[in-house]
This record gives sequence, structure tokens and C-alpha cells, in this order.
Amino acid sequence: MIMSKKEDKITEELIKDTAKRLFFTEGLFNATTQEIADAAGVNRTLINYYFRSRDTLFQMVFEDAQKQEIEFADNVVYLNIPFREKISRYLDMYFEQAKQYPYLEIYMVTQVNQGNCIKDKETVNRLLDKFYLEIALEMDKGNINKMRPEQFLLNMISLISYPVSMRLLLQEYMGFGEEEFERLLEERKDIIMNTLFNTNHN
Amino acid sequence: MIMSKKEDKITEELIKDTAKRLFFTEGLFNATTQEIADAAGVNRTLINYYFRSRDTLFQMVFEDAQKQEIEFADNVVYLNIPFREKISRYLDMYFEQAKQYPYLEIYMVTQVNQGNCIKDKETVNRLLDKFYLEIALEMDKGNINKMRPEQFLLNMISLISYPVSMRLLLQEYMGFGEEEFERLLEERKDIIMNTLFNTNHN
DNA sequence: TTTGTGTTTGACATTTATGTTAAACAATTA
DNA sequence: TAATTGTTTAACATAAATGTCAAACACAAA
Repeated sequence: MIMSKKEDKITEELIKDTAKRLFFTEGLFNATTQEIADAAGVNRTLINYYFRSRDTLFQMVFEDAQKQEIEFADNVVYLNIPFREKISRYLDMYFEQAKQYPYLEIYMVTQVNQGNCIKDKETVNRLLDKFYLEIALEMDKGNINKMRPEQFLLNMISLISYPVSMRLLLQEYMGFGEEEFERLLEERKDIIMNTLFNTNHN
Repeated sequence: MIMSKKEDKITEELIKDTAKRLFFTEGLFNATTQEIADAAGVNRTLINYYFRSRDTLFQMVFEDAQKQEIEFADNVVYLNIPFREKISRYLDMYFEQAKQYPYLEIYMVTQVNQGNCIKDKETVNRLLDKFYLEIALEMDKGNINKMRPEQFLLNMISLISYPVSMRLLLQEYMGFGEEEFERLLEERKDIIMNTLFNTNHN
């Protein structure tokens, strides 16, 4: 008698996707199992059935997000296009994903602050090394100012991510509405490119 | 019979300061009343005695932090020194406070994401207006590249705050230890100044 | 000392969230 | 149809956190 393993995965995926939506889109970092179940339209105990515990679910979501972020960077760094193009492409992709998951990075950092850590460090290291090398080359060519490649990377992520991650706080302080801030963000792509590639001629 | 209002304030302040330490220094954003009480070395119910509820305590800490941040900016913006000096001073102060309260901004943004909002918008607006004006003047003088002043502000805060706020996440991804990252941060002051004041001569 | 005031404590009640279990259910196959 | 497997549900048990209350305490003033 051959068993028919019901390869549903539907409910399981539904729960995980809903959790992601609550965390990354809505910013409900402390969502309860009940809230997640309700949002997914399933019985709460199904979370236990599929994920054993709330914590496991959170863990899996965290790891998924990590994979996604790495894959994301990977897709750009290994493209065979000029450096400046890569950055430009990355900006496009980042702002695109930010529309779906504005709270992703803030979530990740709060998780790391609570003791979670990165899994696939190998891949990250390879990525970074390649990227640092490219940055160094651009510096030699005089396309960007000389500094430690790590600093260029920090500049880049900072300029891109901060306004997205801190959006609500910034909106509050700067007194902007949704649309107004959206326009500001759209303008930012050019601003960031200019800031990053603005070589020092002193 | 004149009552002797025991102007202690000691316990109350102790509790609030401990909460701040747990939130802003340790990053325990979801600290329970028990944890806070233990850390302060007082009985848990004293939190209710002095603050009525956990939520009120959190609220007061949030408002305190806001005031502090505004005061912080105020102290720089109204100084009678050249623009570039101000930014430099702000950087110094920011990195200094970041040593004590590295998680402050992340805490603030998670609070705002959960529905809290800024109180003293008047003061913030006055501050921003003055700052925007100064930025515009510097642009006219050719000291910084032309853009919306808001964008310059975003650039500035992003470059300063992001690496501090996201520190642990960045350390993890970049494979840096505490000391290593500390050195990177110390280097950053110059990097940021150069990036902000690097006018475009194309 | 006694009284009064504010502070601190422990015991209790309440609430909320998580996790377990057994029964019900659905669908497939022998 | 009956049996098997995987899925879903409701009821229950447990755990953890918050908040209340009355009693105990400390100390200054009458």
C-alpha cells in the first residue's frame, strides 16, 4: 500500500506568507499566533501543526528573508555590466522591493538584536569580496573617491536603506504625508547616484 | 499640619532610567515589567505605583527620548558657527551619544511603527525650517551640491545613523567584531564630511 | 508615643498567549 | 465500503505577564 503524501503545502505556505506580510509589510513584529492565524484565515493551532511552535515559524521566516536578501544582492553583483550600472540596478530593485516589504530590514535588525544570526556566511563573504574588489577598481579609475571599500558599501546601504526603514519616523518628524514622502523617495535614486559617484576634485 | 511631600523621585527616576538602559543600551524592546524591576532592583509593583501601567512607563520613556533628540538637534542648529562646523559638531555629538544609547533610534522607529507619534511638532518644524534655510544658503555658496534641502538632510542622517542603528546586523553580514566595527565607525566621521561636502564639478 | 503620609511588599485575581490532545473531517485507495 | 492517511477543529491545560489591594513599613511631625 503506497501512501499518498498529500503534498498540499498550501496551508503551510499560506501561514508563512501571511506572517511575512504582517512582519515586513505591516510592521507587526510582535504578532501573536492568533493574529497570524486570523490574518491567514486559518485555525490558530494549525501553526503548531505545521511549525511546531511560534518560535519555529518566526525562525523560518527570518531565514527565508535572509536567503532572499542574499539572493537579491547576488543577482546584481554577478551581473556582467559596468559598476555604475550595477549600483543603479540595485537601487531600482531595492526601491521596488521596498514597496512590498518596507519593514523587512528593520525586522531583520530587531531579530539580530534579539540574538538571531546569519546562516550562510560563506555566500555573503564571497559576495562582499567580489564587491570590494570592484569598488577598489573603480577607485583606481577615479570614478569614486578613495576610501576603504567597506566605507563605500556603508555609504551606499545607508543612503538607500535608511529613509525606507525609518520612513514613518522620518515622515512624522519632517511632517510629510504618504504621497509627499513617496515623491521624495523617487527623487532619491538620482541623489544617491550623484552622492556616491561624486569624485573629489579638491 | 504641613505635609511632608517626600520629594523622593529617586525610585521613579531609577525605574525610568533602568527602562531606558534596557531599551536604548541593551536593545530589549520587549522587556517585561519584571525584567525592568529586577534590573532596577525594585519590586515589580512599584512600576504600577509610579506609572500606573507598563504602557504609561513606555509612553513616558518614548516622550523623554523625543525631547532629548529634539533638544540635541536644537543645541547644534542654533549655534552661531559656520554650517560645516555645525555638521561636524553634530557628528561628534551623535557618535558620542551612540556609545551610550546605540538602540535609541531603532527603538523610536519601532514605537512609531506601532502607532506612537511625535509630540512637539512646533519645535521640530522651526528647527527644520532654519536648517533647510542654511542648507539652501550653502548650496548657493557652492559648498554643497544643489538638491532639495530635505534630500541633503536625508543624506546626512542616513550616513550617520544607519551604521549605528543597524550595527549588529551589519557586523553579522560584514563579519566584523566589536572592535573592528568600532574602528570603522571612528573612521566614518571624515568619510561622511567628505561625502556631504563633495561638490560636483562635472 | 501616636498619628499621618508616602512607600514598599506579598498575595491574589485577571488576562492573554502558547501548546497539547483527542476527536472530527476529507479524500484516497485497497 | 472500510481502512488509511493527512488535515482541521474545539476543548483543555499551562504558562507568563499585568494589575489590584490590603497590609506592612519607614519616617517625620504633632
